[in-house]
Amino acid sequence: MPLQEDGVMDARAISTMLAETPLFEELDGDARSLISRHAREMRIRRGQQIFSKGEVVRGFYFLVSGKIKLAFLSSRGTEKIVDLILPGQSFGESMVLAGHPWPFYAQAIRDSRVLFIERNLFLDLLAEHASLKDYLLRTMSTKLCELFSQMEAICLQTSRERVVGYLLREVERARAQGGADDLVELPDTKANIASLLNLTPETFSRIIHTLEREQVIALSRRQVRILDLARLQQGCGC
Amino acid sequence: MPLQEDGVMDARAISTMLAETPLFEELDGDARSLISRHAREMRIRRGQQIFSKGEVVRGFYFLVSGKIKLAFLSSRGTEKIVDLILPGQSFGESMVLAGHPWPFYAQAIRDSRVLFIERNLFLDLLAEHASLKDYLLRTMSTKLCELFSQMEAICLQTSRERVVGYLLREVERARAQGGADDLVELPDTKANIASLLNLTPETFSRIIHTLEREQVIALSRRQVRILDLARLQQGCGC
DNA sequence: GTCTAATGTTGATCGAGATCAAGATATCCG
DNA sequence: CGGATATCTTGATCTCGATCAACATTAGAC
Repeated sequence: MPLQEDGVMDARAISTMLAETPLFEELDGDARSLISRHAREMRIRRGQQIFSKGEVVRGFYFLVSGKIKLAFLSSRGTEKIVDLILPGQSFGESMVLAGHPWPFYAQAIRDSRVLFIERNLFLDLLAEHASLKDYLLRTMSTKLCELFSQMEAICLQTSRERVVGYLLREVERARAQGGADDLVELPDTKANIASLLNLTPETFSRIIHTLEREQVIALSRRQVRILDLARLQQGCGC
Repeated sequence: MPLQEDGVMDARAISTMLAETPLFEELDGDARSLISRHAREMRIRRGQQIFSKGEVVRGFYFLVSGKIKLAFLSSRGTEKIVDLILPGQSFGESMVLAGHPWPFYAQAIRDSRVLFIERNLFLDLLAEHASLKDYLLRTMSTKLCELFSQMEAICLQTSRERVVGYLLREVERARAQGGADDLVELPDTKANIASLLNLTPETFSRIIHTLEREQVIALSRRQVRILDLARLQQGCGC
């Protein structure tokens, strides 16, 4: 089912969509229809916040369409994006379990539609569906490993190494998903990719243009073509 | 039971110790005795590595006595410590679940004794003890939140803010555990605390001595006395 | 106690990446 | 299409924390 841009979704439509996403396909049809009847559908305008850092976690979210960023702010007003959420992804399950307040805020980068699943509904489902726990254990432990890698990159790599590392991971992901093996499409603005890598837009721009001048990549808008994978891997520093 | 420094532990002694640690107290006596009979006891000399980054995860560890650091190395040979493990703590459970190779290496900072619990034993126990899954979900989600906070600190705070934040958290922890409310004992060398905060030893030293000159704290070896909590909190930047 | 190795401190200098500033492109919308 | 706004690029400069170097203090071994 293509994600609709407009129109009200009925419970059936929601249920069908859920059946296609990893988090919920563990459940049986009854459980999914329970979620779809209780999930609240929300429309979020570009720029609008969904929740603030420090707020009580009342449930978690599933993104139907649009784009969301998870980020924190420094005391000086600068922002660091921790994750970009794309349609079909959910976020906040682990914070429901931890019982801590939100460690970041969430803001819509594009007009978005999300499903909100309440804490208690989720906990009830979890109690009844052991396979859901297994799924969560797997995804959370994977997320933990990813965070360690990010930490390593930010603490020990130079800005160039982080950019190169990012491109290599993206091209690997594209290949795994059956796309072209030398083409990377940046999932958002360059400024936001820069923030993900803990760089300023200026530094990110300089680095990718240096790589272009070195004929390692070719740029066209948000498309990055890998011209010399071997040389890119050398420049990675790993 | 006080942790022994020497002598061989029999299965009973191991079992008793396990009963007192959060991870294992969820289990019944049978399961604990199963672990204690199958866990391998290892002695690690100060400086010796337990596993390397990138190695296959064959199981996880429980520290009986000594001290362990989890860390990664940059291509230039500098090190970043991600966690200090103290007696009674376990590490690596989530990597067993994720199925990824170790994202960091582990090295003994002091002569240490650890229990090694094999992957398959752990997975079997997990399959039979639902409460263990709940415990893991809780600790992993908490760990995830902590990592987000660390990321925030490293990306958005100045070196001074990180040191102050560390001291405030430690004094809070001491208070929660019923210790003095103005005394912090650094859990390891200053160089290693610096690395945890992603600082060089030199920078860490300069900052704590500045705080001392400002009469906010008093230093004596690894003991830090908080002289002016209010002023410390202001200097935190949060 | 003394000798040695590990740990910590302090000063001088350096450099990667941030910040500031100005334009250049691209995108959106009537 | 043209005008407005968002995004991106490029150059000049600055700054925080790293690095290098020398010395001081502490802990451990004998």
